[in-house]
Amino acid sequence: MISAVASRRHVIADDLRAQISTGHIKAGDRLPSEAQLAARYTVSTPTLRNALALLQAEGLVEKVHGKGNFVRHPLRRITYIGGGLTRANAALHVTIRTTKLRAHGHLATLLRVPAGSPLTEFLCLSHDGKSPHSLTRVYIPRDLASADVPGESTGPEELATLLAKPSPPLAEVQERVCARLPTPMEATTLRISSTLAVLEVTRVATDNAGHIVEAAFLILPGDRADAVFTTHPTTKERTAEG
Amino acid sequence: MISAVASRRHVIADDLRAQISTGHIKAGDRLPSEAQLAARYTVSTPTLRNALALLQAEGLVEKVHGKGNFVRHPLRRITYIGGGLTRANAALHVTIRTTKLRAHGHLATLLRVPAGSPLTEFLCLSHDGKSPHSLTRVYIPRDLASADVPGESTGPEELATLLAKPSPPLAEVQERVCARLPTPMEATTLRISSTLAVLEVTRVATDNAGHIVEAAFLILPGDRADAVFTTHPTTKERTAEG
DNA sequence: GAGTGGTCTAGACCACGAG
DNA sequence: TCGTGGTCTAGACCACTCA
Repeated sequence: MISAVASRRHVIADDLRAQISTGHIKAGDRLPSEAQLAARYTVSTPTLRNALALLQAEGLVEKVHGKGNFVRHPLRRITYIGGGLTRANAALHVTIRTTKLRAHGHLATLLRVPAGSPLTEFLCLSHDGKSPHSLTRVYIPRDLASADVPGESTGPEELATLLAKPSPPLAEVQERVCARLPTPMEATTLRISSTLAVLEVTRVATDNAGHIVEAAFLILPGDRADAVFTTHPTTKERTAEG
Repeated sequence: MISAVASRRHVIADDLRAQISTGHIKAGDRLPSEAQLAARYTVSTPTLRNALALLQAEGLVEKVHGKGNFVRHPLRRITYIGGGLTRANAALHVTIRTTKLRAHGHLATLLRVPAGSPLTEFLCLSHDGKSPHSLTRVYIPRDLASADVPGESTGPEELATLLAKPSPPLAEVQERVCARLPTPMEATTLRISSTLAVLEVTRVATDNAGHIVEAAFLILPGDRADAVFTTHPTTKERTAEG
């Protein structure tokens, strides 16, 4: 079969993975330096780094330049529930940065507004404890959100109230989801390996008048989040977790 | 900025990417050998291979052991539309392998049947032209599909008709989607790099009697497929929540 | 057998973080 | 400054494909 030959990096990765899962190496611990590990496994440094790269892609190990390789705390797996607008997840702490800008190119077509229209951008970074969890950019036309757009530093409550009152009720929420590797900016912001797949959700919400109420881009690291979409949750109201 | 330093592999990858997009290297072409490319860019072989790895992760280049690196034909981007059952995509050619098996562990809990229950597995590999496009495994309880479960080699039409008549109408379709890297088996089956992110859709369909009609696992390579989920405008009992 | 990619080695030098 | 990871080199040897 194909997997008959287990290359050295896989053997090393399997060994380290086993040590982590059995608790011989605990979450938050620093691994021995790459030179030490290379000596222990009697491999060269590039080979050992390849082994660590496998664990990074699984989200099991986080490399910090100049400090070492660390076993990641197993993050709660958060389930994004599709079908609505941005909602706060009680398990996460969210920091929001608000920016005023003007629509351009791709964003303008997505929002169906002319280029140059005033927009408000909410850049939301949610944290699970100390480590970043997911990244969301929300764009809403400024003329819809009218005058009550807040200033520079905004708490999540204000965004929640802002988004909780769509003038006309929502008619449609379309969510397009795709899997890809993170951009370098996303990788550093979320402190993930550039080889860890992320889920990108592009959400466009339309009101009954046919206007785009918001466009949102969610980046959910594949090791700690997934998304659920359900048809007709007629009786059961959406609850926090699945 | 962060991207101020462009490592050599990125420079090389950018150059090759430009040559591909401008048509200097056409789809289906074989790139020069890695040794030749390394000489042209005056880098060592591992560095050049790192550059090619970037293009692989984007799905732009396919490596074939013993033959060379090939520019992939740009595959049609297929959009999976959520909310229904398995449906044939007219643009793709689908080959199906049918297997009878019995529920075990994870699959049994997902289908809410006791372990050992008879199931039918449909392993569907869809092709876009010559190259594989996506992979689907569908599991249906054999007592629901009763006697009309077909034999070994089944055409897509039979599967379509089989799945088109759910005895009771569907009550709910839940689709859980996550991003990850492919398993080695998936990578070889779909002929993708093991560093190209895939979208995994786990779909569970329930009928009005509360029985699981089918469970399906879709593997959609991130470079050629995404998924769309839309709230039905008809049922707008959903109130926006904060 | 010739040519290709797959893996690995044993170093080198640079960039970052903390004392 | 020192130890860390980040990047790269210039080979070596093996596995696969095709003539």
